Amino acid sequence: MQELKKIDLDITINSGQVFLWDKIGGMWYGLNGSEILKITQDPFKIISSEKKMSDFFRQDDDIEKILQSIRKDKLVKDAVSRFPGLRLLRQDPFQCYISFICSSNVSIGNIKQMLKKITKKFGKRINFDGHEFYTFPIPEKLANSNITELLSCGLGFRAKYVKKASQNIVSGRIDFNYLKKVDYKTAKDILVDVYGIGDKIADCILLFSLEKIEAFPIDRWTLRILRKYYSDVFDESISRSITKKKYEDIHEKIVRHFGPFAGYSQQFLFKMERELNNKKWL
DNA sequence: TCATCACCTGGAGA
DNA sequence: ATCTCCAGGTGAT
Repeated sequence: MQELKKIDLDITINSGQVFLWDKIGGMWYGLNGSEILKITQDPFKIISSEKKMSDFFRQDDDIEKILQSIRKDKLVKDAVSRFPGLRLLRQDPFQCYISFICSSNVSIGNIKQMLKKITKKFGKRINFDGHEFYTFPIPEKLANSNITELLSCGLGFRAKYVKKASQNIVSGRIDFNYLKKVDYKTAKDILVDVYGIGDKIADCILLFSLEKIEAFPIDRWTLRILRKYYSDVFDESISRSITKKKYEDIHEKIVRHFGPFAGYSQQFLFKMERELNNKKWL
C-alpha cells in the first residue's frame, strides 16, 4: 500500500491541470500564485519561495480511501493502476480561474504560452534558486490592463474575458473564500455567471482550486470517454456537442456512479485517454 | 431548451 | 512555402 501513497510528479504535472511548470535539470519548477515551487521526485521534496507553504499536493487527502472510492468500474481501475501516482493539485484560485478562462478552444501548449506571457508582462520578477521567475499577477493588474496588452499575450477573444473576470474579483462580486465555503451547486451557479466561464471551465476552477471534488469537467475528451466507454451507463451516444441541461444531467449521473470524489476519477480517465492518443501536455 | 456558428491565435500536418 | 485544420469552450442568435 506504500506505493499508492507515492506522488508521481511527471504524471501529475502532465495531466492538464497546471500549465506554468518547467523541468530544469531533473527538478520541477512551478508557479502557484505568488509562490514559486521547486520539487524533486526522489527524494520527494518541496521547496517554496514563501514561508507559509500551501498544501499544493493535497497531502491532507486520504488518498487510499479516495482511490478505493472511485474504483467503480474496470476502466477507472485500469487508469488508477496505470497512473497510481497521479494526484489532484490544490491551486491558487485566481491563477486557476484565469488559466482556465484562457483554455477555451486552444491546445494545452498554447494555454501555457499565453499564461507565460501574462506573467512576464504583469507579474513580479523574482529570483529563486538561481533562476528568474515571474509571479502570477494580482487581480488588480489584469483588471486595470488594456485589452491591447492582453492581446499581445496571444489571448485573442479571451482578452475581454480575462479583463472582466479580473474586475469581478476586484469588485468582490466573485469571492473565492466564499465559494470555498458554499456547496458545489451554489458555487458553480455563481461562477458560470462570469463572462467567459461556462460549465466546463467552472468545473475546472471548482475542482482544482475551490475544494469541490465532486466537480467533473466535461470537455471534448471527457465526452469522448463517456461516449466510447460509458454509453450504456450515462446514455451518452448521440450528441456531438453538449447543452447546458445535458451537462447537468450527465454530471448528476456521474456523481451517482463515481461517488463524492468523482473529480479524481475524471483526472485518471482524462490522463489515460490523452496518453492513449499521444497528446502533448505542456 | 436546443442547434449552429463565429471567434483570436499558433502549431501541426498536408 | 502556403494553406488548412484544429485545439481541455463560450456567447450570441
